[in-house]
Amino acid sequence: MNLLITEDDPLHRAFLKTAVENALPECDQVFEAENGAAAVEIVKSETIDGIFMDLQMPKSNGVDAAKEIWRCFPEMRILFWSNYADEAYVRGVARIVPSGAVYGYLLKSASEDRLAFAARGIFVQDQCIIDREVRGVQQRSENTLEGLTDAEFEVLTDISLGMTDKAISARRKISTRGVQSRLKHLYEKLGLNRSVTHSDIGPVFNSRTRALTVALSRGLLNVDGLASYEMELEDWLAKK
Amino acid sequence: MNLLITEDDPLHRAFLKTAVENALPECDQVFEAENGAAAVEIVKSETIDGIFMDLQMPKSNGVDAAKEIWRCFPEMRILFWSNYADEAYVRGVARIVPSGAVYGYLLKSASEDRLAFAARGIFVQDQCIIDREVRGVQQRSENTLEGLTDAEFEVLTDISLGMTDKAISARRKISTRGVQSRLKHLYEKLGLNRSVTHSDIGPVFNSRTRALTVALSRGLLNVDGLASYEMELEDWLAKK
DNA sequence: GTCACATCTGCGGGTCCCCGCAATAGAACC
DNA sequence: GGTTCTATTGCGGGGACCCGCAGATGTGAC
Repeated sequence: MNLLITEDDPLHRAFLKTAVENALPECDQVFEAENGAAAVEIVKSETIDGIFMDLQMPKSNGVDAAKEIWRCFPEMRILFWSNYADEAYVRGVARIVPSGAVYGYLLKSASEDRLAFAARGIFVQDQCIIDREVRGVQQRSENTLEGLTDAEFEVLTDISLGMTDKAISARRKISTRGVQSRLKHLYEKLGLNRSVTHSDIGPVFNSRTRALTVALSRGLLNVDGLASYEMELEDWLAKK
Repeated sequence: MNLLITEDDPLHRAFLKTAVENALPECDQVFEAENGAAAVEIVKSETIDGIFMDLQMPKSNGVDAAKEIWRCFPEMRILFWSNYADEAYVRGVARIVPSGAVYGYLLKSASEDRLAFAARGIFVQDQCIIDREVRGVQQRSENTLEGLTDAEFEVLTDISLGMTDKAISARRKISTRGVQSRLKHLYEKLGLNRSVTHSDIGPVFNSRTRALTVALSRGLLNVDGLASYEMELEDWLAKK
């Protein structure tokens, strides 16, 4: 069995390598990549059976790399390995995992035991292993009450790029009034009207920008994700 | 000599500890803290001569902890130790370092040699050691042409919190027109009018939110910083 | 079928934001 | 004092955004 470790931090990479060698003695060879692009190359040139994938990496984050890898090898087993259980990452991963693929999501704070267990589960027994904490975020985001619907999340990413209502309506093929309607629901779910938004000088917050602040601090969005969304937007602008 | 290592990641903490023991044999004791609040406590209860301070930590980031420590011990020597040379961090540190204090700023990508050199420079010879890359960011931000003035940066933090023009004008004690004037300069420096902002359906971007996207992706702002700014804003709202 | 529920749409008006223009105030320098 | 440069202010207008209301459309349950 050949595994690939994709992780930019050399310290974590070394730790992961020895941990893997201990947990999976049946593993023949461990490849290493320090960013997403390098990982894609290795997967294409070598025969790889499973991947450890860091999500936070400078340039070419883990989600984009995994997307490209799954596009070529839909049954590749990938264990995501992240500092945070940010909803942006969880959603990002959930959006690209092919149906039937085996994958896992583990936090870096997990003990070495948990890491070994998850690795065996995924790479040997073909089982999906999702960290409990991550699972919590996943369920919360599926819950329509406090979670965002896909439409609301979509409009959130659009305003996070700085798009105008009119541009969003063109991109998503709904009326501008429809955009505003989605925004209104988004603002409600983010609790923009619940917090102290008024003082003696009138409203303190601008909903549109305040929504971004709240979404960022709650981990609904993150800066890595913005770069990906930006690229999608450029594609759309180009063919428009 | 007693040193304190403040770093949330156990792997990095252990690495730093052995590196310090090698580089500074005259060091008697090495304390460890895994977040900013714990660091402040240790500094107050033990006699500490110098601190390694990680900037990215979940809850209570390094800048706030250093601020509190320097408030009590203005001559404390602190070596900041960060993943990124984000302008937000560089500015954040520069804003709180007391005049005459000895400090350093090193990137985590630095080699162990550089780390040892910086540690000896700061804790033994009382010299400020700033990573070349960080120094570059510092100078760029001091350059009025491509860097932001303090006024522009201030208004950027305010809109990043989602404040309205009127609220900003009350907080900063200038007219709303003054706020808009600062914003206009900010937009120019961020290059919002240079990029492709128009298409056949009219303007694609809303300046206010687009400014946030650009500032975040350039590292002028970061999410850790938002939390600090938010607290300052709450203080102001409370006493208003 | 129809009832309930969610989503999208058009209209209208109130507010906020962006900005050009011109005048003013202050700082730095000769 | 005079000059120049930068930051701020007031005015005014055009556009973008937020939202309540009412009507249309679509979907799933019974």
